[in-house]
Amino acid sequence: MSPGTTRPPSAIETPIPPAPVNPSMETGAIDLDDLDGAFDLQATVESGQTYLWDRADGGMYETTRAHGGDHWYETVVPPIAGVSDERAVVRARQVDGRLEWASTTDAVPILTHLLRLDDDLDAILEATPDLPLLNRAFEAYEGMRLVRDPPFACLISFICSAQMRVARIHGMQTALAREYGDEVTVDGRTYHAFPTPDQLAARTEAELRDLSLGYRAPYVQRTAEMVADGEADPTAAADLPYEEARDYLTQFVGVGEKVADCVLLFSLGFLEAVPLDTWIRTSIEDYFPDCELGSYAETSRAIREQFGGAYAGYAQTYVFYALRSGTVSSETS
DNA sequence: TATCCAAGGTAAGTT
DNA sequence: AACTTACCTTGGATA
Repeated sequence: MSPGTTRPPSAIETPIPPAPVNPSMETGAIDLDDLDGAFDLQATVESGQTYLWDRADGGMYETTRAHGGDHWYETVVPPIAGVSDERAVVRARQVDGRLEWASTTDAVPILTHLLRLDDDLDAILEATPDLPLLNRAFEAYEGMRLVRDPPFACLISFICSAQMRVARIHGMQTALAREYGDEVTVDGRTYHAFPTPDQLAARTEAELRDLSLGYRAPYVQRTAEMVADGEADPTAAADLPYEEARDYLTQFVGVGEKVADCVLLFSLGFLEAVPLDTWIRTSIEDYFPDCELGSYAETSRAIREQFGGAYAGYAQTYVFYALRSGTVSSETS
């Protein structure tokens, strides 16, 4: 790997147990009728919230109005406290009202966690304000849920997201996993886990630039180093009140308020977080001009209130996806 | 074929 | 504290 650059053991990451000697997939299915509210796997995974899944046919993000497809998606999942105690390869597809899966372990708790199948989406819709923009966005992608990405991978993903298209953000995460993540071979197929903080911290800025990360390269390296050294821990933000948690995350290099909100919403379960990206800022101009209050914090508070408070992040994500894919117009007309 | 432009922003420097 | 500006790279649009 990289002689002379071994690092002290991370104070944060627990060692990942070795994979079973002869791993093989077990299979199962989740009856989606049992969920509270609808579910759409393709919309959930291809809506620009997560960049950690791959579509088996390689056609990720090809269509702008991607929803309702029956493609196989796959990802390598790190151990999740209280959910799964070893690394797992998980494949899933949605067909005939069922979520079929194949995995190196029981995938039900993992999929439930990652795809927020435990959310009561009907109740969330009920709690969302009755506004034309929100109604159209929720109708266009019925069943889209937020995700719970693994925190470190989510943090790196959204550092990479600055001034990037979704397909390229995904490509960057794929490249990081391919080049620096552990190989996991299951049933003759090789998958790549997302790199650990140690693995990324050991790279140089130049190496990361060679992966086309551009000016994000030093951000990724230095943030990985901060996590690996125990200087800060993204999961620690989960215990703080929302705005303090956002401030906490901005101490990472390359993380401003917008990226911090993305990590809070798409990984740490702060469903009230509303990342103020270019699309949402456009919708604020067109629909909620009174919410434009100058500072990020003030504008955020105002739009969060318009979007219904506790579940405002759900509304944000539907609006983001709908605007980006051209399903609804940003103009009021 | 060459040039231009914008993509889920952030950090650093000025006023 | 609010306001500029530079920053890597690349796919797609325009000339």
